[in-house]
Amino acid sequence: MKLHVSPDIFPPRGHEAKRLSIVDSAATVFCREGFAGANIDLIAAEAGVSRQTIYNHHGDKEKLFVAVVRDLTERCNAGIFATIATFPDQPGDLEADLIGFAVRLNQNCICNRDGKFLRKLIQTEGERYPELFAEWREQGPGRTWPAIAARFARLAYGGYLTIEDPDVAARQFLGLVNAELQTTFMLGGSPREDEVLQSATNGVRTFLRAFGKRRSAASSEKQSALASA
Amino acid sequence: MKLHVSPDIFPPRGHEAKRLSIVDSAATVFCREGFAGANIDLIAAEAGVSRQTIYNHHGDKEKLFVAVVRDLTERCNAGIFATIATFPDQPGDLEADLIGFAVRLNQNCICNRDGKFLRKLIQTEGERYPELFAEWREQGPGRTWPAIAARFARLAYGGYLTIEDPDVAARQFLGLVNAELQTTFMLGGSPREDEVLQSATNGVRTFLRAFGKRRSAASSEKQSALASA
DNA sequence: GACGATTTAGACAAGAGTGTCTAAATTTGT
DNA sequence: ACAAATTTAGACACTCTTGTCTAAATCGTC
Repeated sequence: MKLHVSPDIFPPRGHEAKRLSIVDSAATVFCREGFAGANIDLIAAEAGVSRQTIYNHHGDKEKLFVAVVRDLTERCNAGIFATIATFPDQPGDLEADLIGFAVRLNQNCICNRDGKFLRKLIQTEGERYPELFAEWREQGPGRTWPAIAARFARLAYGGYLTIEDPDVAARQFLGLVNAELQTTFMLGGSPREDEVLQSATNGVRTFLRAFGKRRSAASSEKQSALASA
Repeated sequence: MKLHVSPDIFPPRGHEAKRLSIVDSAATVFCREGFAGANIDLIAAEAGVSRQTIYNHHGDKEKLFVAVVRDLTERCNAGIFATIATFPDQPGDLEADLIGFAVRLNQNCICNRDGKFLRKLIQTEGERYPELFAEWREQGPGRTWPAIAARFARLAYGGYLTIEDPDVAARQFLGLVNAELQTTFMLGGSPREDEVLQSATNGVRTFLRAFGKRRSAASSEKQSALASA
């Protein structure tokens, strides 16, 4: 009776390492091949474990899939909240700061491995697991959107922006900032760094044209001259 | 030797009807189950034909899949160009007209059966058939985006909008107008009519805040007077 | 009504994948 | 080094699916 080990992990270390390795490889294969097309033997090979070990850890293919999605959701959420924490609450250069935020959000949350995988799994298998993806929706969009909207509300309150509905503004911000990346996302590809920057720059400029405080007629001319450069 | 029949359809009518029915059902099943998960027997049952008939028409599963994507691409393109033709070139009420256009685009091209199916197939199987989806990209986005951009360019030339880059503006227009529908799209759902209208309305308003002519400026009145001449 | 072509149902072989089982090998903690 | 637990390789039964084949039924046309 060894009661001194941590309660939820009975075997010590290599065990967890394998569990992680399995979930990681499974994510890769499920994304590449789809649930039906994914092959347990292939996952095992990619993880460097035997097939039996997968069954020992996860029971069956469906449970493994659920574990993968839960894992990705958790990691993606963590990444998004970490990035939201870098939102420019007191911007020096509003345009530059918002572009920086948009680029970080894209690079660290949307275009990275976890983001790409989670997005694809939601798109491909979302309808097959309604409860699972309802859970994702609550934990993910349900919590991140309000968080982002609150930051924009704060910018508006601080006099940096003119916004009626912060929730709408937040969604439109993301829509604008990713406007040029849609086709790439569709095909599951990763945009190059310069494409991300370009899309973010164009998106933020339009966003500020719509919601930015215009100081005077002269400065808005300045702004558009800058934009066309 | 009956040379009087049309050259590409050897058996007369019921034949083509079955071919269509097969492709339609295949689209449904491929979308619901993915390529690997799709079952020829199920497609046959859904199409109301025997399995052998599918093999007679399309050879094998992969060729059937290609036929489905080609068919969807063609129909979607037709729909998009038909909708682009309704773009408000000489708007009376610019905001209302752009909202109408956005709603039509969504209802007739993006949220309808073909649009939903094509989007899902691209997302799920795009990486597996690079040539096929390269073809889609050329025929689809490669032709529709410039067409939409050209319409915005025309509005700008006519003095209705202030746009630097019509291509960017076109992509941002779509991004804004669909900003509130992203989560629904992700999960493969269809937004309700009022959600489409709401998203379009919010999107167009922001779009016009960024790109619309502000009436107070004297030069813009001049420009639109010039345009109407 | 008869003819030719198409469609159908069902059986079939071949292959692939899941999940189980077992005994041997390996790892881990002490 | 020992003992317990875990991992492994391989075989296995079972199911499902694809694609082919055949003979009978049906359809469309003249």
